[in-house]
Amino acid sequence: MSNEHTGGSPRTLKTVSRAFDVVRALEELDGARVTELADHLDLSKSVVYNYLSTLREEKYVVKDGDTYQLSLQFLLVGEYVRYQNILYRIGKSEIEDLAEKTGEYAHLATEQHGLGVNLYKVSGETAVGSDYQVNKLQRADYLHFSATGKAILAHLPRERVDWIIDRYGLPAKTEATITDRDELFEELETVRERGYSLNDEEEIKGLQAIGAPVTNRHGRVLGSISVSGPVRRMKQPEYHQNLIESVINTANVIEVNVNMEESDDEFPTFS
Amino acid sequence: MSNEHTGGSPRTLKTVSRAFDVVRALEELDGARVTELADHLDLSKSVVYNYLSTLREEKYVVKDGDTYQLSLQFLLVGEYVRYQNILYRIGKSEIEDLAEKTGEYAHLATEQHGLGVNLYKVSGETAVGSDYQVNKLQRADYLHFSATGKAILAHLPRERVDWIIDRYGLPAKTEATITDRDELFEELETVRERGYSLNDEEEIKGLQAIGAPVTNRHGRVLGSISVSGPVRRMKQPEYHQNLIESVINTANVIEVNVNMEESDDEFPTFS
DNA sequence: ATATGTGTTTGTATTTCGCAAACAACTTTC
DNA sequence: GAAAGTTGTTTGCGAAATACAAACACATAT
Repeated sequence: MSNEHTGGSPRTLKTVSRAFDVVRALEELDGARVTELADHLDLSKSVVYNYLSTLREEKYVVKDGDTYQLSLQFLLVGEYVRYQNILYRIGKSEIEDLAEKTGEYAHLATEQHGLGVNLYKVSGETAVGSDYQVNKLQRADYLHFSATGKAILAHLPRERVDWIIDRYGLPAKTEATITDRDELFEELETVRERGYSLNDEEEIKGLQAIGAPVTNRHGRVLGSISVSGPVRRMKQPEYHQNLIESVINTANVIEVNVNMEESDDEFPTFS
Repeated sequence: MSNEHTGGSPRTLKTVSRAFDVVRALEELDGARVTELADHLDLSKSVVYNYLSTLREEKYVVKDGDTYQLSLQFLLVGEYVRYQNILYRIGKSEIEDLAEKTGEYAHLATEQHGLGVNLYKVSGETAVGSDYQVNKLQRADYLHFSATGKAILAHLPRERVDWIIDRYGLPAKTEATITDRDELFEELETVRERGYSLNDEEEIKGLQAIGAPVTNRHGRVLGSISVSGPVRRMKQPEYHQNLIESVINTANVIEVNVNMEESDDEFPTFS
């Protein structure tokens, strides 16, 4: 039975996609056995077995008794990737200083595939929730309801922001989350004008954050930083103003150092 | 021409292996363009292009202009894997306390595929080299010349240690590195008897480390911890003795908490 | 002791991938 | 400023690698 066979271009390698389906399934299931995976993925046991064996040979999967798990190989490669990121290399210590100086949580984030990824986060002395924010497992998250996210969005080309909204929508996390496209663009305009972004309980009730972008010399946004804390404290006028200045200042310091290091380079957009 | 075709069992999926060859190449080359990769991997351009497109679709690769890079997806999955590890979840804060208390570097490590992987590392106040150890990019490394590694090896089944030596050898890093199998087994016997391991400039000249294993209630070693510092300081008798006690104590605390959390479970070996 | 579960192995059919060559879009060079 | 050299991308087709199902060995449960 001849189908439409060999697809268009670029031709996706189904075997590779399926391998990553297995990886995703192992993550969702927190490790699994062959049969369980076969059911979950709607593949035959023998096929799943071959994928697992191959992934194991490549060291991306370990077998613990009859249970297969993702291995720390992902962490090793992941830390390599993070280290490759100049924003991380330069920003890490600055963010630590910022957290120490302000006493609040400080975050360093970037964008990838239209979502925000935290490169680093550190908790200051007076930060609430005792490391909850820092120890929690993070995933890539929407950009429109975080201070780091809005600082990034505000400095991406409009078409890219539209693409991101088309792709992921503007889901609400609290009542304060901006869920309307036009409203978001107005907010981003404000962010650009005043030089910093604000997350006013739009992600978590009771939590406010102040963010600022880091751009390279071509104006491309490399990522952003933020500090966050309880609204009660964050709203005190002098405190608030001080934080804004600290955040913007730190972002500028990072920016200068990044641009001093980046010698050559380009201006395209990631995808 | 009918060859031996379809290989033995388990049948390695060559397409998957090749995908990870591409990942490895992107890591070695710190990102690369299509042609460069094709040359490096001895594949045709079109083939490489398809692998990159697929990996990009899966979000494990990003394209920056004409350059392809590994993405932070590896970090996200990696942090998930680390978080799954009970030794990390329980040990992280204990290791932080240990570093603060001793002022030296503290490490938390485990074994995978016969090599050591650092799950967490933190620098104390008086630690030398100002964060060099902490900020340096880490890879999986041999077990036989580190304090964490020897603590682990000492509590693995002898056959597994033999397998590891057969597979990776005992390469020297300094003049002090143990490179002889019998000598290593004697050393491991000593480690078991006295309850802690010692790395006396076997990895880096001038650096000494003290390690202790963490085992579960079935006696299987889950990983190990260590503190490290300059030999001059580390060799002072009272200081030395204090560190040994601190390390063993911390290892015990972690052990107790891990075993309280681990309810059911197994006793097989990872691979 | 029999039945149902597991992970693993094998034979075979066919889907899918790899190659080479063509194409389009850019740089470089003369 | 056209031509020769780059790139990355697309396509057709033959060859090879993969998916399936069924059998196997082993364990656990009934």
